[in-house]
Amino acid sequence: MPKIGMEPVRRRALIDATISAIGERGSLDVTMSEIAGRAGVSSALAHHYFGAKDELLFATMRHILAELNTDTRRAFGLAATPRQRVSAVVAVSFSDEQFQPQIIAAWLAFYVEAQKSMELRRLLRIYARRLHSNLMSGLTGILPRAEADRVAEATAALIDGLYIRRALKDGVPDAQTAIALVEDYLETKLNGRSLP
Amino acid sequence: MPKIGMEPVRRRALIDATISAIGERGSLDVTMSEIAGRAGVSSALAHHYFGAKDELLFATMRHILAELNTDTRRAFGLAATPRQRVSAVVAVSFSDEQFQPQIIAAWLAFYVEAQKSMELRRLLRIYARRLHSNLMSGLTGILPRAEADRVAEATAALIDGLYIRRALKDGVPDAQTAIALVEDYLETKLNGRSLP
DNA sequence: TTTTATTGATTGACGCGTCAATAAAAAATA
DNA sequence: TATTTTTTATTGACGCGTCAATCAATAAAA
Repeated sequence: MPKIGMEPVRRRALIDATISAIGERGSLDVTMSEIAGRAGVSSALAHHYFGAKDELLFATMRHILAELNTDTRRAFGLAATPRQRVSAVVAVSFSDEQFQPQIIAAWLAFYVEAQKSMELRRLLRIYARRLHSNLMSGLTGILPRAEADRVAEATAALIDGLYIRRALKDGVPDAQTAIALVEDYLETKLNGRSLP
Repeated sequence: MPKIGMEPVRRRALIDATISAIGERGSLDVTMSEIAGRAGVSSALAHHYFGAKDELLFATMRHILAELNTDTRRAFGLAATPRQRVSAVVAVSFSDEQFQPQIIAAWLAFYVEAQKSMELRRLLRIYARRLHSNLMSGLTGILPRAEADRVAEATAALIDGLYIRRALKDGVPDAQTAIALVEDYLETKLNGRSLP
């Protein structure tokens, strides 16, 4: 009983299914049937809309990146000072929407897949550059450019590192602790003094 | 023309081949034939010595961990002060032996695989705990325990994050810069003052 | 009647793991 | 010492399962 205008609905459902499948298996080694099943359709339909598995995975990563960007823009809207812009980036990275097992597993898996796929690598480079420039947009108002650059680099590495360690379910347990760690680093660098 | 006592030689060759294969493909999606071919033997022989692919991969990760540990012990031998112990951990992490594309790719790939395999996860937890305790062995001589713990956590995350970013071949280009970043963080935390 | 939505069945490739077979070294036996 | 037997090293061929991708067929909306 085909209903008209299903394409966007199915696309979205398949992307969501891909994220949850990756989250559960912990890698991109998920079959098209598995994904399609979760989305409530046949694997043939997934191929119909996305052509090949690569493209579905690519669309999924792009979707995750887009959501991260949307959240960041929104948070920037509420940030009045440069310092708050920096904190906004950190807060979004560890927000409930972003810092959940599914998304973390996806990030990790896509990092690996990026070694093979040039297109995915390009996508992740965009993320890296965007993260850097988002941090810089606040930091340049506080530090000289050269040092702002170094702090941005370290902060980005710190965020990525905390994501990985979370994937291992070892070390950093919750988002609060992660935010505290990064903020502590930033406070130290920006005020020259650490927390008690 | 079978020669006697080949087992240790083949095992080592297969592990080395696994590392280089993973390094080239950038993931654990390497076939047994590919690995065996690089080691100059048939895939059947790889199965003969390791039983299954899982076990070969497991042995490979264990080998990488063991080498890291050896290097760290050696570096500790040359460290006179607590501060030097901390720097030794950092230096080894970014040494020529450890911070090379092959090894970095392997780390990343194994992190992903650890989501599926409980045994691999256990192995990586051992690494995480060992890294933490290695850092603590120096930090506890400088900072109060609670703060030492936080600094160790952040340093570990920083190291892991710099590894990932190196895998992307974006951001941090060389080991020197990576070491400088981590040392700068440590200096700031330990002296309450950042580099000029 | 053309377009859109959908699927079951099928194909073709690929890769892990097994097995029987071969050959040389080592050990045991005569 | 000469021989037979056992152990170790090694591989080619193959079966079996899995999975991505295709295709022909069905059915409802336009």
